[in-house]
Amino acid sequence: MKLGPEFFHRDCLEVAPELVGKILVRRLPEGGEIRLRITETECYRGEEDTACHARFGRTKRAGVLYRESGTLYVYLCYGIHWLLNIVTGEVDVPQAVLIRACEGFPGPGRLTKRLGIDGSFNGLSINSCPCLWVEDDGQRFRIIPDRRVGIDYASEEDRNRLWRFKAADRL
DNA sequence: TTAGTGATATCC
DNA sequence: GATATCACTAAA
Repeated sequence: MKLGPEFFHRDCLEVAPELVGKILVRRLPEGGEIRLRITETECYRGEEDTACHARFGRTKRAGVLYRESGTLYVYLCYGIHWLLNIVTGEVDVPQAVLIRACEGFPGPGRLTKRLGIDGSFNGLSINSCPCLWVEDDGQRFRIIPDRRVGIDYASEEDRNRLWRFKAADRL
């Protein structure tokens, strides 16, 4: 069944590990549906998190992170890859969960490429978008926490946080 | 290991 | 206006 707004309206530290194992569903404009199980997420949490895009405050790009939970935050990385995040928690508290990987698509850039997700999705809500949502099929997985990747610029404290969550064996 | 790619934040 | 930086990937 489809995850409702209440699922995302919590702290990203709760949402990120729970999102692992859920099914990301994309309805394509040309017809057809892609269903992929989420295998890896990361949490970016607040202006205090020196790895988070909101570390400079409410900039033009990071402004989306301050919006209501369920808002999609899609931005271009390294000039090539679109990365998909879902905003979580309260309005005006900037935090989000990055969908890092799904089954068969190990990497946030490859994932969005497969799903046909680009900057035009930025600011849409996963709660109202007819072409993208998340479902729970009841399947549960053991979760392995790990350090986040690609954030060398962050403080040592933040680099060491175990805010990446990977699916391991089926429970 | 390295190039490729372009938006963003920050400095003038 | 300029430039350094970047939540990555594919090819070698």
